Amino acid sequence: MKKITIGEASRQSGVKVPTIRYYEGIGLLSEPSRSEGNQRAYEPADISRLVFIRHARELGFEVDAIRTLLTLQDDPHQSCASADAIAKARLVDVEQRIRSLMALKVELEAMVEGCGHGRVDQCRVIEVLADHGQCAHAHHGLPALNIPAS
Amino acid sequence: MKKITIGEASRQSGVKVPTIRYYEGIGLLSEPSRSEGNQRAYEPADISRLVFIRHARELGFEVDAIRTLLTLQDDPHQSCASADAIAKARLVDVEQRIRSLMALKVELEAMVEGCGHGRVDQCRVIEVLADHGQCAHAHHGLPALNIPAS
DNA sequence: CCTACATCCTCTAGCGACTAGAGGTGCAAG
DNA sequence: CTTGCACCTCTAGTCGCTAGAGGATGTAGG
Repeated sequence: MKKITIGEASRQSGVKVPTIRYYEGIGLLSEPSRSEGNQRAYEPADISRLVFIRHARELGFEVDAIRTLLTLQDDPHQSCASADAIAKARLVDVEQRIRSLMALKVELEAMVEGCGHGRVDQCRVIEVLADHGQCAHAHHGLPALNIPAS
Repeated sequence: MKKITIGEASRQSGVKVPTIRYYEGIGLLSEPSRSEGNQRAYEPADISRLVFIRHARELGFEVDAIRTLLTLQDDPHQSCASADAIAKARLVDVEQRIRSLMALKVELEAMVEGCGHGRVDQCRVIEVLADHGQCAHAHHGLPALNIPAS
């Protein structure tokens, strides 16, 4: 029985220590056994689960989606239609997001390019912000979602 | 003196009523005068400011950046170097984000395509999540930022 | 003038996915 | 035996809103 401390689990999985505890709190990770001194003792399977979660988060899946994916993984006889649906939905979202960001990029480029580097009263950046009519008006507007910093 | 109610201001600017009050609370918007019955009474200049803010938020600028941009707008004799820098930083961020999302898209497509629509134990979606080694490993990882839904 | 009803007011709490810090305990090395 | 790091629990903060409670105001019709 190699018992893995939370710090070691963090190093092996790439998930930060407080985040591991957080995942336990919200039920993504089952409560591990404890040492004599009440410290969490993980097993290799827990590390795999953490890696799975981290990877899914990096791909932008929400915690709820990951919860579903994990239950699917735990029961390999089920149809993978749900997993497929979740991944497809995520793909659609990513595509939408890319489109929005491309539109933004165009506008920001125009703003930055138009800036004469003079005083504010000639600044295109400020001007465009003040008057939406001056946009390439590729009606931007991004869908919301937070994704971890890495 | 046409006094504008908060609801009318909301309609004219496209910023929701509670959001306007929120902006006042965090100091993006100065406190407007009040009617006899303590209701906020806005002026046309406030509407412009709200439109400015909304537009900047749509372009993904953070509230702090907007605060700076607003003080620049208020004092048109300043150099626009700061505005320029903020916009450029935002552009770099957007470009980074697009690159990350493109990498994601490639991986999600591979996952979805590889799914045989059978049972979970043959599902590429689950498999790839469990083992990062199977990625196109375009080392994804998105920078964080929340942007409004539209 | 009275009554509906929409709109306004303040205040607090909640969202998602963490992150930071306080204040205390466990454990391994010197 | 002490140092010092890693661990524990708990609460509160982050960002940019959004939702709801519980009450006051404003306006239009009867």
